[in-house]
Amino acid sequence: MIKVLLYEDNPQFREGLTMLIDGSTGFSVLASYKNCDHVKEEVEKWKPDVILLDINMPGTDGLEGLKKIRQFNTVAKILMLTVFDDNKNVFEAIRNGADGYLLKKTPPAKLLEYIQDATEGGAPMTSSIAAQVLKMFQETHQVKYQEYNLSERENQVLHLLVEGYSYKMIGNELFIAIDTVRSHIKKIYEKLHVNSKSEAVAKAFRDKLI
Amino acid sequence: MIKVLLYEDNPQFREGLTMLIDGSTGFSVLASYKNCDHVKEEVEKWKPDVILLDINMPGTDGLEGLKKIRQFNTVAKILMLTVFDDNKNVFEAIRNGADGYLLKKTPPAKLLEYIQDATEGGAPMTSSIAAQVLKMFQETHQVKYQEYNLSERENQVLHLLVEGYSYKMIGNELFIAIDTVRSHIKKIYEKLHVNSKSEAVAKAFRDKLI
DNA sequence: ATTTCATCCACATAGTTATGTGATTTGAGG
DNA sequence: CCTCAAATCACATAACTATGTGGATGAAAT
Repeated sequence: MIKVLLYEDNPQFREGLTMLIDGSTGFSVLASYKNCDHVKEEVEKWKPDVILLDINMPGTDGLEGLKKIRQFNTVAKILMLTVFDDNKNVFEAIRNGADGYLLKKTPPAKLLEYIQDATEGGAPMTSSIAAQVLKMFQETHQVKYQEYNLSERENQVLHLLVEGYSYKMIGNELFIAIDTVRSHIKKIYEKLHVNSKSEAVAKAFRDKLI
Repeated sequence: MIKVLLYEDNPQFREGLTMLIDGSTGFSVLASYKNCDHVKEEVEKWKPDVILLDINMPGTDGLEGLKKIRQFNTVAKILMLTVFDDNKNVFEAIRNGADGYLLKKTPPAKLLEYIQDATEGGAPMTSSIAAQVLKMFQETHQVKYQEYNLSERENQVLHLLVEGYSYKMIGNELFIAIDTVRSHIKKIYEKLHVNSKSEAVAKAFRDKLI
């Protein structure tokens, strides 16, 4: 029996959801509330498996509720409900530990399926929302390395620099003279268009060379 | 009519998929191939709306095929097919511009729905895969640490260090003596548990202090 | 055959960084 | 009031980094 706690301000939608979930075998609605004002007490009292959180509610809304819940409970699966697939909210919700993000127009049958998914460790998402997540993900994990054409050796040296090795230590590590290390590093600076160790290290991180 | 191009090495599965898709109104399989060896010519010839790419194929596999396709075509929707939800492959696929990622055990009805989703700009994903994406996403977008308790001034100094400023330049920038810069930096090193500029810069990036 | 490039090494010098040992002032909190 | 931490500054020394100039080798590309 999957125990669900429901937060939704619209009485019709709340009733509809409750009937849908309670009327399905294997599911049960523990309680439902119109906002997250007392979410801590409520979650601690009911110990739900899944929490459905509407994003837009008067009073403490779903995003604030999510943050509050995650401060003391990280096991309950939390699914966000929303009318719009608003980019900013999706980002905030995911960052704060939501397990899924569903549009309210999701058909009832699917909703049950999604709730089931969540309890099994999945992250149910409306595909338009998944598309946004992928887009954000791609932006931060772009493939942009190898633009600088560092040679194999130069890459090794750069990695050791990033790890905080001094020239002398790099020489020992790679079995080359310190002067050789120097000339590699000079070449690296040229290729990265920088002129100090810190800048090279910073650039290595920023451009995902490491 | 949604035009689909199919890459799948297993003849049975390939036939099954073709019959399923071709047998559904609004869908049509343009052609199917057993690997991505000639993916460029094929995609340019057929101009499909959706490409289904099996990840594991002898010869040029799905991931390599994906990379090849994305070098000249960014409009076709590409859905990856796989038996396992292997973390590394998911990451690679998304990073290289895949639009969705489906397990082969996806029921036929759903598969069609997913293909439809993709053409409408969605990113259909099996929920176990979505969960992985969310996890990766959370790891890189965690709320910043503030565990090191750097003071306001120390933070300023650290930022300038990261930007490649020398002690002297930092002093000029902040209107303080170089010796003061030194003592701030020493304090920063203590707090970050490092003992060189590069290590501090690296830690600043790694722990999202910047 | 010649050029290019990565890799290797040497020596010298100016400038920077790391470390230590002080010290003063100021504001917040017990 | 007293203490503590942050912020400021000074002087000294050892170690390290940046920069320049110069050279040697070998493999790959033209």
